[in-house]
Amino acid sequence: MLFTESLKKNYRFRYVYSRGRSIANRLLVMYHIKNGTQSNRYGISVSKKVGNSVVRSRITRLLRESYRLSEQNIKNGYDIVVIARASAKEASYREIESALLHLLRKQRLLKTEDGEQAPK
RNA sequence: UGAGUCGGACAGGCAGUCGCAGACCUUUGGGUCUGAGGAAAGUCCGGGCUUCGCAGAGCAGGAUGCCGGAUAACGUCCGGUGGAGGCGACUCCAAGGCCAGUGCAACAGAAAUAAACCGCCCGACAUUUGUCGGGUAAGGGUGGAAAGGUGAGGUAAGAGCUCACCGCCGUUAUGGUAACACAACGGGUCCCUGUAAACCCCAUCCGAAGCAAGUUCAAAUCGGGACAUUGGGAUUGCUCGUUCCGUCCCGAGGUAAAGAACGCUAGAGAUUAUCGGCGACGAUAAUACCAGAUAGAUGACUGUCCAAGACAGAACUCGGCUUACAGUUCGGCUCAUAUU
RNA sequence: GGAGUAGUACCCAAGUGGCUGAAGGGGCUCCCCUGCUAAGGGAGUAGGUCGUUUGCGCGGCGCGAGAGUUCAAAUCUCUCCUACUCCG
Repeated sequence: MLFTESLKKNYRFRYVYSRGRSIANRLLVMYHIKNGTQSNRYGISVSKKVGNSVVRSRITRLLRESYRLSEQNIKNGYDIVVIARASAKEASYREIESALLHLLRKQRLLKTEDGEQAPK
């Protein structure tokens, strides 16, 4: 991914959970917080309650793909953690993508089309 | 043709665009190749590998359990024996020993390893019914289980009391590596229920822990106090033996440790062929190198074909077992029916 | 990834082969006490499902699920499922 690295350490996850803002819809829960850098860090969490390892890795891939394809439109400088809920088990790629974009839009993390331009 | 049984194979394919991991090449733009499973799962067994106090002893503990073989090893597999089921092909069986010892067997039942409740028969008394004494274990009843079964003789009634056959036990002969099979002879004190997934006995095997094992990489030092020849050492229990280390607390200093690399994938391996073996399997030769991540790589979209895609994701590794699974397909064999 | 522990009624749980109608406590229902409640005291119900019965009741199954050993299993053996704990 061009502007983003993945969020890896458990203590970073816990920091985002405790200090960040959260929002949820039917499929996903999202936490985000400013990280003080120029790039984003993106973390995915899928609990064992969602399904077996095939289901979990499939959801992980769908979330990563959705983020990758809309990365140019996301504001920089944030740590973002996305948690899959149990209802994401049967969701298709379209549903996952629209759910992710919906949450990003509600938190005003998307760049507006008319105003500021994406820094290259 | 129908029904069945056993064994094997496959596990969506193709094209385009965008993307992921590793290796190699690179003109640093990128390019080429490779990239999950039959169960990768459960972690139920057994090996390799690593470390430790293994590679010392004893006890305890655990596992396996018809016989022979295969194997690195196994609780697995193959071939046989015995038993159970099926017309059959075939399938299933923790299948050593309660004739070594000990324990347990509730309730019911007269009695549970030792007998006589109802019966049956004989005798005495009484004689309508019955009472007492003795014999008996065929019948009834209880129970999971009541001192072998069927038939005949025998008897007061009965009884292995006697006989025939079957079963059981013992000895011997024959076949087989063996489990065992089969035959002959003898045995009626044929002396004895079940349970060993009860303790136990017998035979064989087992050191323990696990890649979060472990190895390497920086500065790795100083001060104070306390305890002391006893104490400690991840590694199922106890005793002995052997071996190593002083231990604990507080403070300073310092770090990359909320690390990095190795272990980490070339192997008791895979494919093909030939040979040996009934088979599990073994031997030889040739061919190619075929995932290796470290928050964890295989996905998304579009088109198209069909049988419309199940269960499901490597985490050191290998051999098994068990469990889950849409379907498609191939082959062997059995039975029934029809035709020849 | 690896190692281990547990599962019994709504909850906490005892029970380690046989008279268990599954002990006991909490809870729940009713009564007493009080002007009313809480606390306290007493009694009762125990939960599910199937069959039968107008009903009371009786019988079968049921101790996470399924097989097996045994005359007999919550208990012994095996295979699964679920929950929880530990590791550097």
